[in-house]
Amino acid sequence: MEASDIYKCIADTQRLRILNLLEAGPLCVCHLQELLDVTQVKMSKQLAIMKQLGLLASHREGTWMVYTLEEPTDGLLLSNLNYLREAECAECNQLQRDLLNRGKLILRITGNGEDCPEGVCQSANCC
Amino acid sequence: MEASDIYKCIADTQRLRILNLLEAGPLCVCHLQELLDVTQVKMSKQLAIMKQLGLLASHREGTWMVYTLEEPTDGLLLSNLNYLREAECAECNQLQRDLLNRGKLILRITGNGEDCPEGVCQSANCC
DNA sequence: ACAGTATATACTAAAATAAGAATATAGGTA
DNA sequence: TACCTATATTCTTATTTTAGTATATACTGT
Repeated sequence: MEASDIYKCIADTQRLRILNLLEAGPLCVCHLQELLDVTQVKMSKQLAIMKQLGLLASHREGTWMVYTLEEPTDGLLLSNLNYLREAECAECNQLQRDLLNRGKLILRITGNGEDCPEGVCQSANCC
Repeated sequence: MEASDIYKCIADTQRLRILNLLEAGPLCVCHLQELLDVTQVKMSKQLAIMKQLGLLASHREGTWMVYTLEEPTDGLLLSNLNYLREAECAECNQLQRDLLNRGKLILRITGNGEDCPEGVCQSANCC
């Protein structure tokens, strides 16, 4: 994978946020949608772009599609996620907030017995 | 400066190569042109984009315009340059070759007494 | 088979980016 | 002043990327 493909990908804030979230664990499309507050179509397209690029993998669980980072995860991507999580900028703060919101989302799902794909809550020991 | 601005910038291989070269020392437009083998117009536009973004600074020396990285250089940019210089990919190899060619260019300028802007060869102790 | 939920795709319109030719500016020198 | 070199800008066209609407598919439960 070429560096410029990675950069083109993460130059889009939404895609960067998605990758940041998935690095913390798998999520299905509807949860990503909720966390980023975007339409279904847009989320689906962004995920397709990144899957096509080889950054994401997905598997079906019932009607859900669960997305994960492709393994082994591209080193350049990881290096940037690590950098940004520590850095100070509007987007960096957003990434940090997203991770907090992910935690809350998973707690909520656990708490009220909402249905969710297996992998998602396994990663937080909740389902 | 937002991360996505940096990424959008370095998603273009030419701009990435320019930044990589300038990180090693100042260069004037015509030398950059020669090293990357692009037209004058294109080089000038790329430089203008990056100056506008706040990544580059320039000063005039006679008819030459000498470009340098803006100080302090953006940390995200540096982090990526460092990563890519050690990594293995077509673009990464190009960055390494560019640095070698920069060395040769400066030697040539020195060797045959070609005129060049002060800063350029100072950075290689040649003028 | 039918309805409902989650997700993906196709098609179209709008917006942003890049590429090239021509032209302009700025400084140096005869 | 006139010419030369280096560089920047403008304008036009082509290409790529994004956004939205509508529609399709895949699975689940009745």
